[in-house]
Amino acid sequence: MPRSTRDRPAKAPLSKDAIVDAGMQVLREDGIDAVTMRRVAGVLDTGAASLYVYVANADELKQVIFDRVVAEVPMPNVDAEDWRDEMRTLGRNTVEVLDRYPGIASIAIAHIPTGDNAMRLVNAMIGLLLAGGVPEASAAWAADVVNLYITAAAYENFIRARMDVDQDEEIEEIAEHFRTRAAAYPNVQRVAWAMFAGEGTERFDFGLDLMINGLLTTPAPVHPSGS
Amino acid sequence: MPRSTRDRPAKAPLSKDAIVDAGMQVLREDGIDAVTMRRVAGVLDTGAASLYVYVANADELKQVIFDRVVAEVPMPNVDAEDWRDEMRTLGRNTVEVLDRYPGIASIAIAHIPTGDNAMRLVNAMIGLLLAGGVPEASAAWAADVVNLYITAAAYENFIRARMDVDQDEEIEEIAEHFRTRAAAYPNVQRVAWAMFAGEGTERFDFGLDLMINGLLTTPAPVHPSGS
DNA sequence: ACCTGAACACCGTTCAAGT
DNA sequence: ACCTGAACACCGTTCAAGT
Repeated sequence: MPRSTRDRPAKAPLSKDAIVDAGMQVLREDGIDAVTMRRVAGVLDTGAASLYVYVANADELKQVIFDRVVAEVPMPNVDAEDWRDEMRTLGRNTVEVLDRYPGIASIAIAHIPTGDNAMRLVNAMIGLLLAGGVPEASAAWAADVVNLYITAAAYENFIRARMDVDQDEEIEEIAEHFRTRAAAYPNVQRVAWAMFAGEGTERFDFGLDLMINGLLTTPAPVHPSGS
Repeated sequence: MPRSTRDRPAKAPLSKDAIVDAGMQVLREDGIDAVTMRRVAGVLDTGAASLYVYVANADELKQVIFDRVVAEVPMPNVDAEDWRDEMRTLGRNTVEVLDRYPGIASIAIAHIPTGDNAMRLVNAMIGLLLAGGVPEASAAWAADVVNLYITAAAYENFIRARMDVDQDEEIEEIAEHFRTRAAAYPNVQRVAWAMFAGEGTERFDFGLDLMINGLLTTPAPVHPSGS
């Protein structure tokens, strides 16, 4: 038998799963922007064209990868004693998982997630709201809004982390802009002490609390087909 | 004199302003994804390399364009009788402006806006909150969260609009997925009647109300340097 | 100093040709 | 049916050469 088949593992057969696995690997290593058809194909020792047998296009691949990531978010307990606390935990857990995969949140921003894992999580979130006595219409819309907030927050974490790496350039420019023009933004200046204070999770929790607490005092949206 | 200098207007000299103008034109016509260095340079009858004299890179150009767009948002009246109503108007106005420039919201998601117009708007928003009696720390964080929400909402509008154009494909797939797997998502099914109901502005207002109302009942974040 | 064309190192996607 | 290399039509950015 020829050496080549023994020296390195035989090229595994292509499959959608294998492609997604390769994509996950690239994502973990170099972030979502590195997940290109060519790069993923490279991991599998083939050319980009070969992937199109299993995946419609680059976009579909990324959406499938996103749903794989969502699978790692622990399901909330719909029968929890304190539904608001459980909502906070769910939000925090989701951001935590998204933070492990650099830039993945951008996928959820670019396409409303419809994968099975994402759907099951939304289903659980709505269940939590309904169990808490939130009206159906409010629950539907609130789930939408909260998910928008969660993904936006996770993406902002990514941006901030990337900025910390590029540091010098951008951060110094912003600081400089602030110093020289502070007089033009008196209110910003007045609250500046709080602006960049606190942990990221603290700020995230505050935003989530705004929504959860708001649910208790915001009337359910009226709707033509609602009674 | 040679004809060529009379037949078509003489090539205007390059300048940062001219480049941004050209970028705005492309943005209006074909959306932010069409705003590439090559395309913008094409409008100005030159090559992409020429732009680098006035602009550091493609990213900077897009951020400047974003700030141009923000200039169109009407400034809120900080002395308004009802600050909550003024907040709602500000939010709605911002989304309205962003909606006029396809995909521009993605820029604000990818980089926290620091342009002069964006800063003046944030300054006004914080002023509105402070005038309403919101504590400094809450105002600082709430402005952050609300802006995150505004840009995310505007970007989702863009996504939805683009989906309506591509229609057939994606929308039918999602509907099919819903039909066949509805049993797996009972809560989603239960509130589905509300999910896609209502105007986009109605949903947006609801989310904004959640935050505004939440501000009245959410304690100001405690902070080490705060008293 | 400003402008340029050509080149480099990438993209996604298609397609004819192979197995 | 599956896989492939080459090609097409794009990107952003750099750089030597011109004015």
